[in-house]
Amino acid sequence: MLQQSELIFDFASDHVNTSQLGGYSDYPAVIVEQVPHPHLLSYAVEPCESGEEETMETLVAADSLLNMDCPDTLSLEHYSQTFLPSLGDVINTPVTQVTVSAEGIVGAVDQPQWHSLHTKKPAAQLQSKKRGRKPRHRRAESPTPNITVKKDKYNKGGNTLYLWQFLMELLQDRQVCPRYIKWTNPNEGIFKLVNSKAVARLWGKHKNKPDMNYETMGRALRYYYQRGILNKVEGQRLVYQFTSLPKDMIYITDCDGTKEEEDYDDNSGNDEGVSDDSDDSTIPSSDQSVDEEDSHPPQKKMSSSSVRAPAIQRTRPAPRPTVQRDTVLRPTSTSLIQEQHLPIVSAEMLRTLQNLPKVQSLQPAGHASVFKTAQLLGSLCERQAAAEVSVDGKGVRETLNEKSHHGQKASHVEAPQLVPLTNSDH
DNA sequence: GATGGCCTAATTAGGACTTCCGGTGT
DNA sequence: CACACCGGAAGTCCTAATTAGGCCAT
Repeated sequence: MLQQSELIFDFASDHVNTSQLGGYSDYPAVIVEQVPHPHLLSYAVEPCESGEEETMETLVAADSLLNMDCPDTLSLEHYSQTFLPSLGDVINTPVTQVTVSAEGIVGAVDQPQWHSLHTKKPAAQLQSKKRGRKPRHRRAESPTPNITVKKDKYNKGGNTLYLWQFLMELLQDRQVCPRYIKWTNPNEGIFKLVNSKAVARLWGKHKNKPDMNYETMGRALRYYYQRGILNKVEGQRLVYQFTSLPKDMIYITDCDGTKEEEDYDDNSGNDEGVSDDSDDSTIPSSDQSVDEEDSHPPQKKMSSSSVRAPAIQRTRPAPRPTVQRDTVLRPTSTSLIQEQHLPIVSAEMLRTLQNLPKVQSLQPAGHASVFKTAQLLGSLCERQAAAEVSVDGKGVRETLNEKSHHGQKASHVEAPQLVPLTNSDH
């Protein structure tokens, strides 16, 4: 059961360069997210139960995760809408309808999101073998080129962050990349686990598996070979390659971050001997926000432009080769909603947001995203009202209704521009 | 009492790892 | 020798879909 306090709704476009959305402005994406389990937010500072000393590298890296945008928050919407479609799936139905009542968010109705071009199985084939049992909807599988993906899966609450998503998160976090994981060839999706043990530890903390190590994590990575998510880079240790990447991936290069620490830093006795100060000294001093954030509760970082905007601005894309991918940086805009996003807001949502004061009464600190979104939607309400007056009743509402009457209810998301990492791209 | 709707707990199926292992390569 | 890497096999965890049963209204 979703609790009001656990919900954040935000716009997928928040994570996407708004310039890219120009072509898709008719396809809104309203996302309802659930805050991950609170206990997972504390994994950074828990002592290692195995008796092994927590390395400072790990602690710092884990701390960076705390400052990282809610893993689910970012990935669930971000990757499902950028990375996944590149794998052959398209969206032909609205993402989510959000209902907000005077009591707050009372429900989110997910609708079928992803329609795989590969799902041509006859209905009979989907029938359960059990007598009298209705066709069971198969649970969405991990995004692989030929597998159906339902957006629902990425919109569910809880701690559902796949390993590949987790790695992408790390690769976009300045406090982790390139220190523990880095791009070696961002244009081909090739990255290296600079500090494999720290990355594995972070993964283990995320999954609440204190015994996680690189061997175990590596097994999971190897399963990705079979599923076409990762490729192994021959001849290079700890180097893997994503088969596809979201177009709006942030590429943090070595120049952006700290001097990388090789694996031995994590294991050669530094586990116990490195003080906080000495370790923190390796954090890029240019990123002053790091120090500031250390004293603040970890909140949305990547998606909340108000928090990490300066860091993002300093994030540079990887050097572009001759055959370049349209690598873009996340917008530094302070606005979650651009003009072209107007259709994002369903008529129902706008209507229910007439109860905006109650939504805004939510604690901004704890529900910054909700708060911000509510504020912006409030302004949209005003804009809508103005539009309705100025266009003689043919304002935003009609635009919205028009969409929904053309077979696709309130909102849509079209597959964004994607960058499958094919040979032609190399 | 029969029927239907609603709700909820239990069951089931399946995906994504996780764990363990033996082996090879560097 | 340590470590990375590989892949099979079995197990765990989690979630969504489904079912069954209880309750209530008609």
